[in-house]
Amino acid sequence: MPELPEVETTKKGIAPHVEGAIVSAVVVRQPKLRWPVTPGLDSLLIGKRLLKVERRAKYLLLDFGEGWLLIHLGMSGSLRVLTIDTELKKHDHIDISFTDPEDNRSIILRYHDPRRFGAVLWIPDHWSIHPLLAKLGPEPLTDAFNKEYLYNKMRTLRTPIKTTIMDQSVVVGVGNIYASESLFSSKIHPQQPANTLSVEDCELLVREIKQTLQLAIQSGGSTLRDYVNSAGDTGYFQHVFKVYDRAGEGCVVCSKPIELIRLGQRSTFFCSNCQSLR
DNA sequence: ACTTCGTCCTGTCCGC
DNA sequence: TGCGGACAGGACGAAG
Repeated sequence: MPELPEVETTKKGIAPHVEGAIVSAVVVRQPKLRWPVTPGLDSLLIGKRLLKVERRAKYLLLDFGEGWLLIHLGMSGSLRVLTIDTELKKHDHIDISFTDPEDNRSIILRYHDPRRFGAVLWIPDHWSIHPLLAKLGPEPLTDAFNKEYLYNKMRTLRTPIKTTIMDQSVVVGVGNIYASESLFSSKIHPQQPANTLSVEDCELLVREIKQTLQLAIQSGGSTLRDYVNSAGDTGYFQHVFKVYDRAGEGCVVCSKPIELIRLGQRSTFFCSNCQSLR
């Protein structure tokens, strides 16, 4: 999916267009996503004003005052802002039409998701107590994600560090791409057991996760196949991957071929010279 | 309590 | 050119 940088890029792209606008129509063409799209979404949303677009982990949360619309992009989802009539493409599952009361302009927020691993759900209570969001770890770009937190959290975990930082109850937003990239920058082997990392290791890893995610956000995220931002453009961070999707190619630091292993059924890229197991 | 694994989908790519 | 299988950004929930 879209990992944190792609979701954040989407949030920044849609917010100026939809905040303050009022829902005028909702069309659900394909309700079968990861969970069924909340039935009666049209009557729930029409007439309501969207106050704010928020992000928690990889979830987008559209604040309608009397509830939130939760949107998850799954593996292949994207949201686009359309200001002119645009031909429907395959897998364009949901349209939410808005009218801006200030200038009377209308736009469409269009949800597209070929693999349908995403979710669009109405949450009547505050999202923080929703089962999907209640157990999430800290946001990586806040001070709550720091070396002391990570060290204490991981001291009992024997899972490989790469699997661990992808665990959304440890820290949110880090997916398969940014896990490999952050570990390379930290010179930590992806199979290193989480509970064997020192406080110094944790300090370095925290810094590199923050740095990697920030750089990716500045690059508009990464596009492997499906991801596009709210204007339909691809990201750019894939052009500066140091290890992800580079199996067999030379390490940017030492030229040794990048290795590919599977951890928790996910492809994992690293340099066995720069990232030695301890 | 922790950790691993199967699963939900469609599309693409690779080897035969 | 066609076909089967593996794999792709996630993460829940069952099984071990």
